[in-house]
Amino acid sequence: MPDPLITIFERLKRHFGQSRWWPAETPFEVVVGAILTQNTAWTNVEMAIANLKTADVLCPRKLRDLPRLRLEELIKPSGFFRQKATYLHHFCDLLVEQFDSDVNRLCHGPLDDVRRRLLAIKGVGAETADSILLYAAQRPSFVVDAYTRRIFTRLGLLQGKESYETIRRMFMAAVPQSVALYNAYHALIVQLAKTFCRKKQPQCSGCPLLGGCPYGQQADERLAEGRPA
DNA sequence: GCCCAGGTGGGTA
DNA sequence: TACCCACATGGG
Repeated sequence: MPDPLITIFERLKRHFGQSRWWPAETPFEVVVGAILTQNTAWTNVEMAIANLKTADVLCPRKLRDLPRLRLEELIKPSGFFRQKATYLHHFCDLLVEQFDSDVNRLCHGPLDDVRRRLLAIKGVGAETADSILLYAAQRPSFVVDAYTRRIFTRLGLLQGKESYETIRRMFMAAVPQSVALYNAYHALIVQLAKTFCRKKQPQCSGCPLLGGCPYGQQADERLAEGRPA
């Protein structure tokens, strides 16, 4: 009997197709995106990143040397811009001074050690650290986000109050440790969430997990009775 | 006008 | 450890 987390992954893959992803051109851009997207819609992050590219400052040294107010101005669309400007400046300082501006150098070494190193950076919490590890450094660290928590709570596989670390351990215990698998799984979760599992979108007809999800079952019943889902 | 969006850090009990 | 709160913009 396969683990339900594997079954769900297979169903998502069958429905959406294989997906590997993070919308960024360089490891450093992944880092910037990971910080800017904290509690923020990705569309807002895109505007901020476009501003940084237009200003030609999307590299560690240039970003570090950018005046504080100028950086705030450029990333304003992504929200929490004062806080995020602090985080970005702090990260760039560290990267330039201690790791030769190289994200891969920062992420070199035993996974748990590197993860602790990232978590010690102000502005880098668990999800940001795992996003950097997986999508920038190609290290097998599972990313848990709000989507993951919501979907798997609705499926009844989470109670909803588990800690980030508990959920991450659950996935890493069930899914073979592989960058490709973790990348694809998180990408599929995001795809599913954006399509069928928004916060105020409980009736998810057409969802590939219909049947496993209580909201999906409600939709199923409505459809069976000839009512709109 | 209101709700929501791929969190994090600091404070308090 | 477990809550609370501030942080801010843009789109539906």
